[in-house]
Amino acid sequence: MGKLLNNCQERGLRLTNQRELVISIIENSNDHPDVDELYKRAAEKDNSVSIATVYRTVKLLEDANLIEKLEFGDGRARYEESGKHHEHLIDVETGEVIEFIDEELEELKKQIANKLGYKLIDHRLELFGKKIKL
Amino acid sequence: MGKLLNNCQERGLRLTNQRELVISIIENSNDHPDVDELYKRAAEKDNSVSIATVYRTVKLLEDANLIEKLEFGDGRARYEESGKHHEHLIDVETGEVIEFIDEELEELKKQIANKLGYKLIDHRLELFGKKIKL
DNA sequence: CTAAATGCAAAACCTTTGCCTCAAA
DNA sequence: TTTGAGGCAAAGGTTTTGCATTTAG
Repeated sequence: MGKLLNNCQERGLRLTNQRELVISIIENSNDHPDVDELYKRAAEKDNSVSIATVYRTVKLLEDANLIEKLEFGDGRARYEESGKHHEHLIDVETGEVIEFIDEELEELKKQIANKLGYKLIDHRLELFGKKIKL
Repeated sequence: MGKLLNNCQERGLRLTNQRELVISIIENSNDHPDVDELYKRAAEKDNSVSIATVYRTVKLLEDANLIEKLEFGDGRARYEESGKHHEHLIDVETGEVIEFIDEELEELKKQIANKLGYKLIDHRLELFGKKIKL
């Protein structure tokens, strides 16, 4: 069973068909679907799912810190599982999202927060770039 | 005259009272007002300004790369003058926004983009932290 | 059974836009 | 005078919510 579903059980949340479905879609998505996209993918498998439930489910998971809200500047919230521990570079020409992880960057962010007298709780970073032609 | 106003003239845009007012508010704000806040501050000085004009003005300035849109995750766009060249750390307990600049970080972001085969065009970074009690 | 979750549609937000009027150049 | 800009209100898009109904536990 996936981590998300597991955690929902532990928290005493009801495992409804709709929740299981939405959660499994999030767990099995490698891209960064917005709510409407999650809804479409869910509705394909079970057309009784409503978009309100998708919104309620992502809010639930977000409040539980199980998923993270991403904002790529297009006015729609996107989601991905927490703890994936990677950052995003967005190709400004194609919209493609490249994931990366850089330990030096992770360390530097903590250091900066500390230097300012803060403990780093969370962060959000997006790079926007243009592909270098070879 | 401020840089923003100056640049509008150069671009042949009309310097209406409303534009001048909105621009002066942006130039003289040290925080990160959202559109509604800009509108309120403008309306205080001239109650004929409409929120549509504020939206049109920020879009104008944003398209001209004179101001930058910030998203702190609350669903409202915030703006600040471009070229201020600083990042934001948000105090998760008070909502206070601390600005900082770290050259090592700036350099690292460029390096990371390059390593991935991209030229860094833009970026967005927010740190969220809790104040360390002494 | 009972409280929690869902579906539906309405409402709430933020933002954009059409249209007519006004004013900068 | 001419064309860009503004005001107003309606429309658009995303997200939230009230309420009656269903369902997991």
